[in-house]
Amino acid sequence: MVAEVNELSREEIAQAVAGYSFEVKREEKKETLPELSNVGREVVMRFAPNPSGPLHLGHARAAVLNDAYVKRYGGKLILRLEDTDPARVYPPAYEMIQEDLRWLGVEVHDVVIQSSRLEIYYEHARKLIEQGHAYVCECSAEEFQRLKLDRQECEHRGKSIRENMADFERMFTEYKEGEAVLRLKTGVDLRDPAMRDFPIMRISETPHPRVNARVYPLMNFSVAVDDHLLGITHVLRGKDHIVNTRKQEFIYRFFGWEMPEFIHYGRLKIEGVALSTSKIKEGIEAGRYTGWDDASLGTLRALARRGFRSEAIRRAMLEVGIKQSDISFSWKNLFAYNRELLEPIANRYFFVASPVEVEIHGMPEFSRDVRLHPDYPERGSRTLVLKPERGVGSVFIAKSDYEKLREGSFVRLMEGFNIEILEKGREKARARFHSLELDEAKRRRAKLIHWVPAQDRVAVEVIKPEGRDEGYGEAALKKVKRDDVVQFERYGFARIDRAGKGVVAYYAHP
RNA sequence: GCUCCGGUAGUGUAGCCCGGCCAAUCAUGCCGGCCUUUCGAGCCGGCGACUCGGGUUCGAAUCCCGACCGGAGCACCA
Repeated sequence: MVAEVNELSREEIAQAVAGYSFEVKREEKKETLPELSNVGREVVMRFAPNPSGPLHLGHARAAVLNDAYVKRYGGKLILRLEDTDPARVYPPAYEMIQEDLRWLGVEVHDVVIQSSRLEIYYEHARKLIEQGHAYVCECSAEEFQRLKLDRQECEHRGKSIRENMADFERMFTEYKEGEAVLRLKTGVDLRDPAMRDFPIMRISETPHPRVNARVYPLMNFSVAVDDHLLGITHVLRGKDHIVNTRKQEFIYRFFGWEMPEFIHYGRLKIEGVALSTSKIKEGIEAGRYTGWDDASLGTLRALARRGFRSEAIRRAMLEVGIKQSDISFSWKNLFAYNRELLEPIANRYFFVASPVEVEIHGMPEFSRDVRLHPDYPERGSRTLVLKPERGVGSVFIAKSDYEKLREGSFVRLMEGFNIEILEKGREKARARFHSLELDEAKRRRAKLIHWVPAQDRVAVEVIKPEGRDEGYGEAALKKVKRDDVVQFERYGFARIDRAGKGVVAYYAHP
């Protein structure tokens, strides 16, 4: 039976199988994420980035995990853009973030922008003042910190509700930036100094790109108000927010609201790429990066440009999960997931980095069709041609291969023929044609190296995260299109960024 | 310093809540074999971990205590 099936060609198998339907193994199927607790009602979750730049790998975790849970429970995901610090708003980010989410396959049901909700925060702040839970404080940050660490109340704490109401209105008109904040009256003798009378509203005179305002809620306030008003049932976020969750608990208590479920995941250490949006922005302005999709960045658009599929990133993030312990993100694992997706679609080509010429004497006419993909003959083939002049043919090989050659070395040019090195110079080698048969190469355990005929080649530049490789590609590369993902044999996967006479490819991984 | 978390193979992860079925799962990685005109894929096999020390218990990766290590927070950022 097995032998019988093995006799069949790929197409025959495809035909035989076409009649059956298979349950597609989706990522959620072997998902290891734990169940959420308290999922009686509809699950509503949110992804709440700061619009300071496009999304990066760190964001992907929160986005994918929220999305996965919402999909599992048939709930709703709200994208909330937290732009209450005008100094940190990068206007194009509002759109970029949504593009990135679409690319990631994250389904957003609703978009909320905090700067459009300032009135709501003001109203809630007034309520807190009326209830005696908040006061306007004129201490400088340093002054207050000193008192706080000393468990001392400041002189403003004892003001009447009427005074506080009046002073709050003065925040909109009279006080300058830094002169007053609204503080929540949590207590100055709380065990954790971070909890003591923390501020919930402040003044910023930095112009906001979307609204004309000067009083803004601080994160803990707007987050609590929004999470409640938007009906968020489960909050998934990094453990750097654990303290914020406890701060927000005060707000829920003062309003008599029910807390959502909070889940805090640990830090994800990602090596080798720049992630901080502010640093990236600086770098772009300084010309150190070509843009938000510079190959050395960890932004989603940079990964996309290099040929990463969003499914691979999703899988990596689901694998990482929501544990509270810190973890090191492994590029190798991501590479493996991505390779699995790319391998069947990437056609094979030869590309020699830092080319060195090898002159082959006694070379007969050579031409051979080679499959674009070894497993899919139906995709067609490319042709490797070497036309010798007076018995001398010329090819390029990669410098890394060239360095391993010695005089007398016997190597096989892949998909081609066997040669023997006669003379190895600094910039060029002389070799002689030996034979055509692969068996001969196998018998001698010859190294197989890729190559490009000198007479028919295309200039290729490969942009890598850590630099660039320049070299030649085989002539068939003239026909690749932008966005094709190819496999340069013995080199790695890359996405074609510019097609045509001069190919530019962005390197993904081996 | 104060407050609060966490520690399963190189990496990630399951198991821990409700102790025995765990001489610990899966993936990735690495090594070897088969196959293959490379790399990769595929198939087969292998390597590799419960941070340490006490305690509870017939029995502990799982519960308790301590140590060690790692992390977060102590902003008028999010």
